[in-house]
Amino acid sequence: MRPLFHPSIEDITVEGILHALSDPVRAAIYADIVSQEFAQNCSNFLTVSNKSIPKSTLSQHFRILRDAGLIRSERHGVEMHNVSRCAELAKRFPGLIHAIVTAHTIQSAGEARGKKAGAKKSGKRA
Amino acid sequence: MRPLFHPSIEDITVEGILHALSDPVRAAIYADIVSQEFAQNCSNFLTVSNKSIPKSTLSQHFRILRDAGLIRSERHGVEMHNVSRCAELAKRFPGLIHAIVTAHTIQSAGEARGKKAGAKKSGKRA
DNA sequence: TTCACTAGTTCAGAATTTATGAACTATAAA
DNA sequence: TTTATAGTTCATAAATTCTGAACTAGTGAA
Repeated sequence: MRPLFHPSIEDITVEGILHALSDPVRAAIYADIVSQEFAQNCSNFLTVSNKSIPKSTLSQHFRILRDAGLIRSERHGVEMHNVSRCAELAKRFPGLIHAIVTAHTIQSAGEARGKKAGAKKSGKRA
Repeated sequence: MRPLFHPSIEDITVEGILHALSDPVRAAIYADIVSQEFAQNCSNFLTVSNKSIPKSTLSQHFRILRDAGLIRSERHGVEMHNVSRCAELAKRFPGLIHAIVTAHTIQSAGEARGKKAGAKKSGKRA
């Protein structure tokens, strides 16, 4: 098992961050890691937003978040602890992570309201 | 030719925006549209950051930006005019677009400095 | 040591998405 | 008309992502 790769702060790119967080599963995982400041391991996410996800897929999602520089993963005994690198990122790209997390929150709130009102948007486009 | 689709403001998603702007070509196109407040047509972008891009690919890039709700495209005679929807977006997701555009600017500035210093980062990972 | 168990990674092929050349549509002007 | 320009759509090639199966690494017990 090759050692986990973490990019140095100056190698982190906007494209990588946006790509990593443009996937709803990864966005949910990342939001969870950011909000819960204690370390999160992978198996906490075997179901993400009511969908169960194979652990190989989950492992890839974590790798993408790690490669993008969003999280730092460390092995502690048998399990992995994941923490966000948001303090570092806030220095390199001020406001970026905060704005994205906030936007996701706004969107979730809107969706919850829509659902409560009985709207039946399918998400398909015309 | 089917009429161009533009999502209504409440159907615009964070995932869509991040995905659209996670591609460097689309990010460059969007930055150009935002900065030049007058309307931009597609053929202004036949080369983006020193790479020439087929017009079918460019057309798809514009469609993705449009579907994501980032731009509005209107036919004026034989050509298309593209304008950013950043005012609307700033209302729905305050600070998001601004933070992304700023982050891209910071990154470009860093890359320019790196190049001047003669660094030879390949962008490949170990 | 060896066995079993847990947590996660890696691999390889399937499924999905993206890129692009060729053909097409729409508008304008000669 | 015909020609030209600007861009879209289609079909398929190329690249990416998902996932089951096999593997690696650490822990604890016999």
